[in-house]
Amino acid sequence: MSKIVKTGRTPTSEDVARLAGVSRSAVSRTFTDGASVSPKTREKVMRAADVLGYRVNFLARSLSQQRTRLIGLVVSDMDHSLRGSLVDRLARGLVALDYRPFLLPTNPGDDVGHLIDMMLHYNVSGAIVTSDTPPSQIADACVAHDVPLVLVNKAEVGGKVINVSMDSRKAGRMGAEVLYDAGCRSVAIASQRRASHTIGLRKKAFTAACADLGIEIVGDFQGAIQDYAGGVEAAEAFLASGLAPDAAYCVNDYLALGFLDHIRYTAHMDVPGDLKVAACDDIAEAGWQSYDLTTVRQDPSAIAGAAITALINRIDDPDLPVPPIFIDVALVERNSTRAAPSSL
Amino acid sequence: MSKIVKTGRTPTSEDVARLAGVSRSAVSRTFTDGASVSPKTREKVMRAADVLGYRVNFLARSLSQQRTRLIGLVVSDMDHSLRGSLVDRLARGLVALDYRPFLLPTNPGDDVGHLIDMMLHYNVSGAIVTSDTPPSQIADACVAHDVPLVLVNKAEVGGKVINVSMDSRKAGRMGAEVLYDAGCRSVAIASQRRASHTIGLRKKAFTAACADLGIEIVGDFQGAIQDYAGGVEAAEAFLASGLAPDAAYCVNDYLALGFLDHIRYTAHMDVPGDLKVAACDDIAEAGWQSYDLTTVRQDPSAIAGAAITALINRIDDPDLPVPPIFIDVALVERNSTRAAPSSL
DNA sequence: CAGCATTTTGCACGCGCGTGCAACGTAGTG
DNA sequence: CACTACGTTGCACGCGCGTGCAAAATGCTG
Repeated sequence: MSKIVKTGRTPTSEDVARLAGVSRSAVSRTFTDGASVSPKTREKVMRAADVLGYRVNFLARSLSQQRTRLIGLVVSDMDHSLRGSLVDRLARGLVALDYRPFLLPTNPGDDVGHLIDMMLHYNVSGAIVTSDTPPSQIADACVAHDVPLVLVNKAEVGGKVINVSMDSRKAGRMGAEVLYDAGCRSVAIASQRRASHTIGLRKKAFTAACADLGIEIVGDFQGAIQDYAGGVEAAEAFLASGLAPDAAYCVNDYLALGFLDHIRYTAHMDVPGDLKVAACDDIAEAGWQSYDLTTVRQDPSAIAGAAITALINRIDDPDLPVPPIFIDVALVERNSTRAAPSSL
Repeated sequence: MSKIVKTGRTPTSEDVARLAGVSRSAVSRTFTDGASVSPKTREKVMRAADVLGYRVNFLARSLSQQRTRLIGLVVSDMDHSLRGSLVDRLARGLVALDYRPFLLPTNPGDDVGHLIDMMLHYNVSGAIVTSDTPPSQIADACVAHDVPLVLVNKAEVGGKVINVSMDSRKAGRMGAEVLYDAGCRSVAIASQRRASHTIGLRKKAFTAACADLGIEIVGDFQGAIQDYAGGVEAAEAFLASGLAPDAAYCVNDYLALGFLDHIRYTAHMDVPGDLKVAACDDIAEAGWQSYDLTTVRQDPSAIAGAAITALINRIDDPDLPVPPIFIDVALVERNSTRAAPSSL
């Protein structure tokens, strides 16, 4: 940190070259990994750069190198805590590897054409999509323009698109197993009408596991979206049905929390006494004392890490085939499925 | 959507010019707002561009125009739902105005020097900081490099930095008033040791309003951070004190939820029967039935909108003075401060 | 048709940087 | 010392695009 000379313009490599008494090439090479510069010139250049406060202009570098190291991050529903975590991990991971995250926000119902356009305008080196909107349009565009693409928790689009997801099948199965172990033999499902691919897989796996274990599924009650409100809606439908299974399986935590609250406060049912509840995701709220929800954890850090690794491998070698990646999940057993509820 | 000719290279303006039979300048002008092109050439150019699938290379444009239209978004704690909402609104608002959000994630304790470096490497046109880390380092760097900067919910740094915050003083006062109206005359504060500037303002305003209204403050119980866990910690300290005020004021919602859960499930206190609770932020969870928390809403959309407007004004006219902006807040009265609790 | 005002167009340069190529310097060997 | 091999250096070109300037084309008026 030596003294920095203030100048009107932001300094360029030419300024540095002049001050250091070398050519512009030498400056460029000093700041390029793997380029060949003698220790003496490097020293001179670094000193001059320090004095001027020089920084490589990444835009110019991208232009000349024909690669931007920009990664498009297509994200929806950022106020969901899992999304927030995921985006955080993705962005931090990318920055650590000298890639730059370019945020492209979308919400269900938005026109994604605009976002695709923007990615292409910037020649992104790759993209990661973790939105709830069907990504086929994005996938097609990326494939057509040779932009390496990772889909997180989305449908397995074939071809050159990389898929990274939580192990939804295992998650669904674990949900059934934990309910079975808690003694449940009949169960209601709470789900959502506009189901995403992951959610669909969970449900299918849960249903299959129930069949294996001999758990009867008495009905599937749905809310509009995967939301607290959606859970309330599902609970209303469930209560209206008059059915009385041992348990309810909610396809995700937000839904479960709304479901729980509604059956508790409106129908005055006891969980886990009158009904056991299991769900999937393990958002922070699931662990709060008011809910204490048994659920299956998906790990945003692991997912982000795998997505980044896969993407960068694909960038480095576009022809490398990358099979779908499934990130392991873990059961988090809490009070909502406790076997002997109010026995004390 | 006519047929697009596949070519190995991504097409450049020169390709379009050749196909359209005009000069490259004409192509450039066609895609530049406010440039002068005759309808005929524009038509020819558009047709050729459509055929080739041409898009302006924004990096090259940024380089030549000397402005990138990139906005650095420095964000921490993205898994907090308010942060997520704010980032979403910011990113969408920026994209709508033809600026591009550049995500720079940070977490408390991180070295922000790296992020600053990145912003300068990319010549961002401006920056918005909404992190919980003290932003003075970022502020200094931005001022030194003439990067317009907006701080959201941060300390009012003087000089050329723009401040946009919720009206913390009003929020604190409203918290006191709603408790007073509910009949409370003594109150405990639950807060956090590593308090941010906004939190500090809330607390100060709350304290001042209590003095005005004649509410006694019996103590300030603190958790480590503004978190559910922090709230639990504060509740433990509160319970250990043996004090029995009418109410508790929590400096934010996450804290309040942990506080609530702990005093309910560990000390078996009734809210609002034994203790009324008010807080600040109005995160989604505050409205959930298990909590039904009275709180003061800050509006992420309004904050984002104001931040963007202010930033762009400053970009367009760097010398325009922009006084600190305070976004109005609104009381959301729910059950946790209900006057006649278990009277029925 | 001539003469003028007004667009429209193309040329050429610059934005800041990476890199192949040839010239240069240096060290090492016989 | 002569010769070779190799690491350094500088030149010049290219990355894709915007834009001032002067030439060309157009429209308008008399």
